[in-house]
Amino acid sequence: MAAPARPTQPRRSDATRAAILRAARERFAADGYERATIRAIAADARIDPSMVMRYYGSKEGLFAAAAEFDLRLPDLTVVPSERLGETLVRHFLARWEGDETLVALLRAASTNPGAAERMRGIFTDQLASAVATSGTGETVTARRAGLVASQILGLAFTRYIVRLPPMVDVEPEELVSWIGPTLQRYLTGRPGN
Amino acid sequence: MAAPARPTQPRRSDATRAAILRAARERFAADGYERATIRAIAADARIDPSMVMRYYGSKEGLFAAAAEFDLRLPDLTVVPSERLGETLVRHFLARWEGDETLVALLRAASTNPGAAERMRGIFTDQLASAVATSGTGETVTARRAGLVASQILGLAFTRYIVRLPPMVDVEPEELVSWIGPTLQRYLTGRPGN
DNA sequence: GTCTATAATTCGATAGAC
DNA sequence: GTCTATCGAATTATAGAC
Repeated sequence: MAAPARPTQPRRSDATRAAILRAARERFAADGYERATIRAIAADARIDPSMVMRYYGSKEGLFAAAAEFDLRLPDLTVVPSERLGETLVRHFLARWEGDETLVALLRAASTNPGAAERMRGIFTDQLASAVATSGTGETVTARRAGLVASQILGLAFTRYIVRLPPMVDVEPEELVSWIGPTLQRYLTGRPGN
Repeated sequence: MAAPARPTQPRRSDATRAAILRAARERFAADGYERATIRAIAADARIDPSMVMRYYGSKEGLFAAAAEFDLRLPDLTVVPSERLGETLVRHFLARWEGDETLVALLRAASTNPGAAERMRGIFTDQLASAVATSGTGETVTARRAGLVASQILGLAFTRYIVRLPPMVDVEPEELVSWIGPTLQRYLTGRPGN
């Protein structure tokens, strides 16, 4: 009907939407889902709180948009099989320190059912499919991915959420040398030693 | 002054206090600190909300009382050194499944600074002192304890909070056989393989 | 597109009767 | 010791002016 001639022209509101998402990620990461208020997010983004509602419908809708996340796992089939563990730890550390979205999701997942569901999706779909190796059953693959998730999320929880001093102070490469072999065993080893 | 002759006589209010604490642990474990309301806790305990305030002063005070926790770590000096890992995993699993206080603390620690501080205290004081072995420096001991905490808390987070299916469905002894060796290496091994 | 004003809840906390 | 009543503050969400 009244479609504009240039559908790809950036709308003026895009900048506002982006500012809202950036502020939302910060607040959700710092305070969790319940304590992060739309008012505070709007104040950070220098806009009116009602704009948040207009653009994202509800607080849940805002969180869903702000917590969109891709682990960006590398193609593990081209990684030497004996270096899978250290590759994953290094990748996750970089991914975690460079994007606060994952911290926001982690904090919110503790109390918000929707965030927990999204967390399950990410670590079930993205991680499980990335570590799937031909020749092993689904149950075994899922279990290996679950164990990897437990150590990765435990690392993030102690380092970024609870901030246990020894886990905060340690150098990233030191973490790689300790946790890399753990993931390696979860991915390619057997239970027992 | 007017001290009663039998100071050890149980007061009638003790039963009420205990009921409040039990309900509080359930709610904090299920909903986290912010979503658990004093009104809901009082309803579960079949008492008036104002009683909670009277007995515990504030919501923070109630949480502090409800989240009192002891890991009850066994004496690790009598455990054969090569079985430290599996012993710890088995102990933590039993401790976690048998007492929802730890789940309440874990959920609350994600968003409540006081709960996070308590979590740090538990895993710094109780765990670090339990794994302290003579002859190694403080920094190394603290790092080993931190790594153990990261895997234990990651196990709890994925199994009891996020409820990742492969971590929920797996048998406890299967977890012991996978995670036990991890803790063993964190406690007595070296970085690298 | 942006903002003011406010509706409708809900919460923690307090005062005080019995 | 227990309960009723309520305060004051904060929240999400909506209606509508400009």
